[in-house]
Amino acid sequence: MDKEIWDTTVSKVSRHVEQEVRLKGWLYNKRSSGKILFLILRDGTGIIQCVASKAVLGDELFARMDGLNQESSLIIQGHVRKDDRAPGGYEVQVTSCEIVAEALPEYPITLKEHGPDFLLDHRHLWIRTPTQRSILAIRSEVMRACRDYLDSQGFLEVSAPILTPSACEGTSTLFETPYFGEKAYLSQSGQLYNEAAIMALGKVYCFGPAFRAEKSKTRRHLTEFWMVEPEAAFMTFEELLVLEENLITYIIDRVLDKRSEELKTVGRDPSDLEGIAPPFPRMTYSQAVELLKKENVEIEWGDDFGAPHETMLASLHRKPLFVTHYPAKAKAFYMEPDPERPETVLAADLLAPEGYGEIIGGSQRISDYALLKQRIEEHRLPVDEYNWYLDLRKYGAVPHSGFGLGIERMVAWICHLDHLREAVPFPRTITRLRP
RNA sequence: UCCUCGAUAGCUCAAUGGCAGAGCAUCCGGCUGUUAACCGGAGGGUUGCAGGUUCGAGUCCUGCUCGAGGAGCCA
Repeated sequence: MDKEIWDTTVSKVSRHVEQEVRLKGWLYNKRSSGKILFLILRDGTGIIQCVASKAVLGDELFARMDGLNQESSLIIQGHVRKDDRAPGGYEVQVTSCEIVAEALPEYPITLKEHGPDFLLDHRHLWIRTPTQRSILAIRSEVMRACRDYLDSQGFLEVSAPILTPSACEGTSTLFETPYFGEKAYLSQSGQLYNEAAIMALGKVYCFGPAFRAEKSKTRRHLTEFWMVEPEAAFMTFEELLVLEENLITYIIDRVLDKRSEELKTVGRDPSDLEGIAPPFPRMTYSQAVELLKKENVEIEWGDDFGAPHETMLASLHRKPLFVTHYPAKAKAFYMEPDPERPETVLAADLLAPEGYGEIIGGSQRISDYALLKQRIEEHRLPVDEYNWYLDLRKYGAVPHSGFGLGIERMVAWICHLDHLREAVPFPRTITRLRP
């Protein structure tokens, strides 16, 4: 009787020890020894060593496999064995092999080192490597965790528009695009639309790309990045911070649970992330300034923090750090003043450890019509474009809060990346629009 | 926009102002347990571009282009 053949994936191969399996994938590397051949196959779920011998396969098929180029696509059938000599502990003794498509020689991404510019020019191929695949798998897990957690807390996902009529904030540079005779801009945030949506749905979040035309040339900036932005009616500032702590903790726990293999592949020791749990340390802006002055860092009350300030403050803790109660002048127009000290606002930035900077910016929002209108005017924003936003304060205003979590910065921190551009499949920076 | 650094083989990098090199990749050959396999051989160059100094420039000088990461900026 014929043996049963299991169609499976590399990630599930350990369930099929001493069984016959069929794997579909690409040739990642190959080591040849004349009459025995080691084929390293990757299939999107992992990589595994396949052993081909001339005695089993015959001269003709063996020679064809021996001549395969890196990245050729294959369907390999074989017998799974546990073997300590194999990387990963399991290998497949090949019984037959279908060559789906032979790759051309001189695949650009070799197993040796490459420079960042070369790799980014070949990003469409670079993502096939184990490290990049793992980062993207972790990114997917982070995004799914955001949705799962917020859904479990009763939030509804609302899609905010990408094409918007004006600069929401008025301060940062936006990408402009023609729009049937007028100008439209790519969204830098869905927050204002979220504030409308919570008055209909209570608790919402939007999840999408955000765009900034700033000429930032640092490892912490992209021109196109992804944010999840929760917003909730009746949520106070204190409740906001608790939500942020819980979301971050949930994401970390999820990645530790589901993607520990990928964490190891990207070189992050999972134990670095264990113990990230509420409560997170907190510090007011004023306390932070005092602390920086004590360390002889040049800063005056009222100045916004730069990257070195953030890095120094965040390096005091293993957990992310809340910095709260910023001066109103240094922050966005819609933030609610602190009733006890109205020159400051009920805003909090969450700074990731290890120099990854601000992963969350959030605040309670102004709910008073007159004050909000005054702030819009003070910031010299076009009031007409904000009439709909002001309407929200006319018809049943409530205290409400929200925040934005930067997905790439979160992924970069979790994966211990040295640049945000590896945290997104196809990064967009000031100097890179392709591939 | 500013500061700093960089550009040499497909890739990663060497080369006191004096013959343009290595490893990997590619091609050919060898090897039955390899681990970024190894061993032998071959091909592969407008040294980013344009000028200048010099007997002689990859190397020194000037300008430009492109890139890097830091500042500024940044929900």
